[in-house]
Amino acid sequence: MKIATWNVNSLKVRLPHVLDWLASEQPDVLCLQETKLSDENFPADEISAAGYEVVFSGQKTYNGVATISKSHATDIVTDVPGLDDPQRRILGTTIDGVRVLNLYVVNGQEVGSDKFAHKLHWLEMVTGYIGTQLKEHEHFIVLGDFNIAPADADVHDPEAWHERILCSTPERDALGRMLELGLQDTFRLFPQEEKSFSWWDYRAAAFRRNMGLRIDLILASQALVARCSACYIDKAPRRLERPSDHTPVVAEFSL
DNA sequence: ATGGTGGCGCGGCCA
Repeated sequence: MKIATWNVNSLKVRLPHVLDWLASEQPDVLCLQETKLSDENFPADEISAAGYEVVFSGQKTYNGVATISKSHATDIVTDVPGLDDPQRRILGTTIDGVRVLNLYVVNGQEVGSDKFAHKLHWLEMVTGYIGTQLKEHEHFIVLGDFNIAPADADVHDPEAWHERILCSTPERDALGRMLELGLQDTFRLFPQEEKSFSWWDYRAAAFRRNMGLRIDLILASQALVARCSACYIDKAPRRLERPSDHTPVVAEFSL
């Protein structure tokens, strides 16, 4: 199984990139974040025409997640039990026997802000849900835009980003508690180039200067870690005209 | 410290 995550920052704008990427890379599963589309405007026909199924949970203007797959997705979940959240940020599916949780984690804006407190609460609630799901599903993947760089190795300039949003200790600790449930960051199962990132700010020519962060992650349960054969970042879509500020992260499992 | 860019949608908000 080849599975990927990509924050597209508007699926309306990025649909051509997504269709091209599906055609060239042929993933079994592609999880999107920041579709920024209400469900009635979702381009389901175009994705079907590409030979894929798709489920989605969207809203106008902000947020929105979608899971594209070659096989049929079942047991769709769009909300965390006990978390009343109008923002469409989570999509659970089961595909080819794998439970797939597609996340668009709250950004948090600034350390210490109300949005930051909301981010930590949201992560705590999602982590609780993952704990129960892990007990039910041996083959479990949590992937998406985590809006957290796990360690300084995932930051182009750790000093400049020290205790800033996306890199702060409370955020990293929250991710740590999720991992402690029995998940691993598949990217770090393999040797990787130094300064490997998945997001670069649109401003200040950040991509050209490789001033990025690795905030898009694919976490896998132990049974899947044992079957994980690769995890890599595909920078090609970030080089296209009018790109997303994120680029796809891909993991492969022998299943 | 600010601003730099992009998407949405038409003034700001969000990232």
